[in-house]
Amino acid sequence: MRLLLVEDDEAIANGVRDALRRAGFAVDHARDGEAAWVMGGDEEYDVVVLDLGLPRLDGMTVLRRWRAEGRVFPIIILSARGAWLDKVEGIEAGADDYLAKPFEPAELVARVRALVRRKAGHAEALLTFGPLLLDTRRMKALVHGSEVNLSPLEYRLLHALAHSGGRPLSAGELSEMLHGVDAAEANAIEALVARLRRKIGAEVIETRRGFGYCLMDG
Amino acid sequence: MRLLLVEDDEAIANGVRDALRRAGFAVDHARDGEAAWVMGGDEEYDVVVLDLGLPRLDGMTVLRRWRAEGRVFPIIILSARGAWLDKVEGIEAGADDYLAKPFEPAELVARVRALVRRKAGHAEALLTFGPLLLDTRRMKALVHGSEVNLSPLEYRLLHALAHSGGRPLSAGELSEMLHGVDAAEANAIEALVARLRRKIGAEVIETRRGFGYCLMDG
DNA sequence: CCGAAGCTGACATCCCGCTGACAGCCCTCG
DNA sequence: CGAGGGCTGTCAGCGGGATGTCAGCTTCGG
Repeated sequence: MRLLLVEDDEAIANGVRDALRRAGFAVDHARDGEAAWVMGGDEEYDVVVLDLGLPRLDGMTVLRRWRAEGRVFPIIILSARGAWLDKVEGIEAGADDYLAKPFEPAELVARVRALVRRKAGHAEALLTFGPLLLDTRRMKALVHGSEVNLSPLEYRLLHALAHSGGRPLSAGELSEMLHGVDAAEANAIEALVARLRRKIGAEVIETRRGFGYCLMDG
Repeated sequence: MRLLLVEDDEAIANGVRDALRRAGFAVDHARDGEAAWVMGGDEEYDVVVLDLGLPRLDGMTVLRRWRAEGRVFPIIILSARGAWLDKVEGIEAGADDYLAKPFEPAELVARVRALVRRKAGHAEALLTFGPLLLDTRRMKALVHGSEVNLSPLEYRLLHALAHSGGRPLSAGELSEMLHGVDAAEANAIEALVARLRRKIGAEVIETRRGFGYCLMDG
């Protein structure tokens, strides 16, 4: 799950980044508005956390430009200005949420998770696919009610499939999501899927030959 | 746009309801938890605004029950309790947003709008042609409601025909679309169509002798 | 009734995806 | 610092589904 954090205050940025990383997000960090603008134009992030008071290019401007360009990723505004008028303005400009400083990192994490849930079209932090239950808050998986020990990559693979909304994800796409930008990692994904199937049961991960992988219904 | 407001305090309810109606929502009003529970079970609301301190059935309980039942409408919590821990708890329980009292109705309206926007991004991509239903997100086809397993080429062929706007596509065109630039693959397309017809029913793909193929109306 | 376009079943091939084994890497622990 | 173990990428081989090809048949239009 890729997330862009736009924040110039290093102290706040470090705290937030750590909290988000612990929550399982791959966090990119932009320190000014122009960097944010470029990064948001290149990558397709799952969520953007956007400070308003930025050097070089104001946060609201970045927000409006993104929306004018048709970028649809969820955006949470962080701001020192907590008056209701500021909040209304931010949200009407296209933000999905508005959090006034100072705030507790845990609340930000909760709100980010709510947006990810909503973006994927479901409402709960617990997702079930047949015998598999994915607890996205604790980052754990249960099969038939008993906990399964997953490696980081295995968990992220399940997480990616669980949030794809039923769309099959190809090995290439998955490789790109789990590793860096460029894929091309031999058959690493197939091997990963095989190991995962041994742990959680073969039928949970469906192979759609020629399309990719997806999780079983239920 | 239908909205359910759950709030027992008449003064707050009136203010909020007026603001939401002015914003164009059709507002239903529940004054206690049990009424809310019933109404949310019957109707499919676009957004629910849920107070936590309710007579007869606690707001958090209603929220959890809805989510346990699989109701996915966006929920905004209203609460007098504004501590970050309360907010985290509410959101993790399945709410999409949390607004502490006192609040400005305009802010609530803005947040409701943000949720509606986000929900609107989930337009379903379903195309129907007679008994055939093409689910472009899952890349699956249903015939008379039962799932059909399509090979990649078969799916792409249907997809191409579905997007041709009723214009028949010749074997040559189809071959060019499915394979590379130059077509000329013997009668591969005819064979493909034959296999496809066996799976989804012959009448779905019409042959327009001399012109090509197209999907039946529907 | 004829010819061409299209259909179909059989078959061969090819490539995708599965698997088990192995190796390098990193972290932990003695 | 070295040993051990878990995690993950790589390789080679295999099985089977996907798809092109062909030959013969059917259908349509004139």
